[in-house]
Amino acid sequence: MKIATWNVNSIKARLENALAWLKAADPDVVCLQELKCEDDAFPSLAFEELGYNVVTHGQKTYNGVAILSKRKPEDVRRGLPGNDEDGQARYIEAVFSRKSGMVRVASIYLPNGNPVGTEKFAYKLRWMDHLHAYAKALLTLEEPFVLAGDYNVIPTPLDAKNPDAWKTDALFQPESRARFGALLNLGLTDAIRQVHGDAPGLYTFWDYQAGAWQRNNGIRIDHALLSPQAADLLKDAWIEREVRTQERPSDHVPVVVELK
DNA sequence: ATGACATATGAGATATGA
Repeated sequence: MKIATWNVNSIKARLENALAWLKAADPDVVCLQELKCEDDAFPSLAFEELGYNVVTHGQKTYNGVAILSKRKPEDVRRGLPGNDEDGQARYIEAVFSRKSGMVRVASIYLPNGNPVGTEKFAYKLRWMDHLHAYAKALLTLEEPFVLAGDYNVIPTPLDAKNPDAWKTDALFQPESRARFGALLNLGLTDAIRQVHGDAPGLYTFWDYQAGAWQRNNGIRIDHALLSPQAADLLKDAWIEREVRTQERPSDHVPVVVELK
């Protein structure tokens, strides 16, 4: 079972890219972020024609998350549980039943948080605290789950080509990194690091500006975190780097985890 | 370089991203 996460930076602008990648990669579940459209405007039909079910949690202009899946989504939750006052569409979750058992999948678009020292950064940290509390609650169920999405966190210097350039950025602040680390300390597994160890050069985002892609000036900010029961099912995890060579690409590429 | 690109909104310039 292949579960992917991809920040598409507008689903309408990226529709052809997304359809092409789905046909080539054939994932079972796809967590999308930054739809930048309301639910009614999401191009569901195009994905349904490829055999996917579609659930969305969108809003006008900004944010927005979705889950595409070959299996029927069950128990769909929109909005991060316990964070009900959040007016921004950044979380959707669904459960999938398989012969070998269920798996819960969440599509997460964590706040960027820039500039540091503003309410935006405080909002990011609060959002991460809510996510921590919810992950802790989910863990008590002792079920396989995958929290996949754009975390907007560079976990370690190994996850950036030029870590010094991100020193003042919200994505690389000690407070952001500590909260990401706290998720791992709960017992969650970073699927890419589990499979690839401390390998350098594993990036999921390259800025559109200043030839970042051509210079491979990337960062790893899109992550799939697995519960212990999901980690036991982990077969492989990889980054779909070549998607960045598409015409009019997203600035992010998909991350895929394959479970038994 | 409070920039470079890209996108949405809406019809020019601004907000947001990372």
